Amino acid sequence: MNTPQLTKNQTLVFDVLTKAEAPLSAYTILDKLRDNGFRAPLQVYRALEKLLEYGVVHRLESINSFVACAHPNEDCHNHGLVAFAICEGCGQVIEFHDHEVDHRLMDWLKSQKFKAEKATIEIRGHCATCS
Amino acid sequence: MNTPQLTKNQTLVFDVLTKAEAPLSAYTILDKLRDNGFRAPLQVYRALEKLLEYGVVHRLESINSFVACAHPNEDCHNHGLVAFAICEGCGQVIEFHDHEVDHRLMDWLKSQKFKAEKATIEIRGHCATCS
DNA sequence: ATCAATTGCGTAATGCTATAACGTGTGCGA
DNA sequence: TCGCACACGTTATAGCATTACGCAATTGAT
Ligand SMILES: [Zn+2]
Ligand SMILES: [Zn+2]
Ligand SMILES: [Zn+2]
Ligand SMILES: [Zn+2]
Repeated sequence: MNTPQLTKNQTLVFDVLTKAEAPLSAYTILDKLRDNGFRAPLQVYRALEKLLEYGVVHRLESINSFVACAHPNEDCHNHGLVAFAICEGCGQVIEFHDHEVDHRLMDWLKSQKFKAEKATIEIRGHCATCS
Repeated sequence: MNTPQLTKNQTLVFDVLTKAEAPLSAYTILDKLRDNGFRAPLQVYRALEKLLEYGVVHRLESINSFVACAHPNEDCHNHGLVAFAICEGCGQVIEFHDHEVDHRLMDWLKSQKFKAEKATIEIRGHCATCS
């Protein structure tokens, strides 16, 4: 997905996520943007919807939060899975790709004639610092 | 995790999930158990908490739903990851394990000195029938 | 048998996450 | 100019999960 010029709201949300040290929930983003005129959840969710579509933001399903893509310039997202290691101590997220895992999963799905459209790989635990 | 004798509520919730053809949300389970005396979400969530602990039920994070374990007698859960292919057409879920994927992911995490505690692998798409 | 600790249960209230529905304004091509 | 697509603002509502409080049953010493 090519990334067009972001709108005002999309830019605000994206900037908040980019500056954050950990994933943020939609409502946390809302709070951080109240001074910028945000008043309702939908303003955040609409911006997030586009940012997710453009691939510059990821949603972490297991913690209902959002994070800026750590590899915005790589093309891995176009043909590979993305995995996340989420530290429950400090909240930090490591985003990574592994083609071996990809292929292995995809092969298995293919053997079941299952057509994959969206994948979630999230590992929760503790990072080196927080162990 | 060894599975002790289930309590009345746990049994009711487990039976509902076992009979279901697709994952169920907590509130759907609640509705199905109103005739059995269930009145509040907490009755469901408390039962689910235990069932998850015993490993006889899995939570699907990407769809906020719960499903009975498809391989309750295998010991894969003790040392391996579980993955789910979720059909967005019929709702059916295929639960599977792949040690190759396991090891690959675990090796990567180890290289980052990340201590994994819980993993989520969920692929959404369409099953053979619904494609 | 008694007491204390644990566990499960019932109910009400609350909080967090996400979407539906409706209307406005703006830009742009037919 | 008209029609359409799109972003935006606001209110209300839907859906998911937990906190808090109290009671009852169970267990396991003493
Ligand atoms: Zn990314
Ligand atoms: Zn950490
Ligand atoms: Zn299982
Ligand atoms: Zn299907």
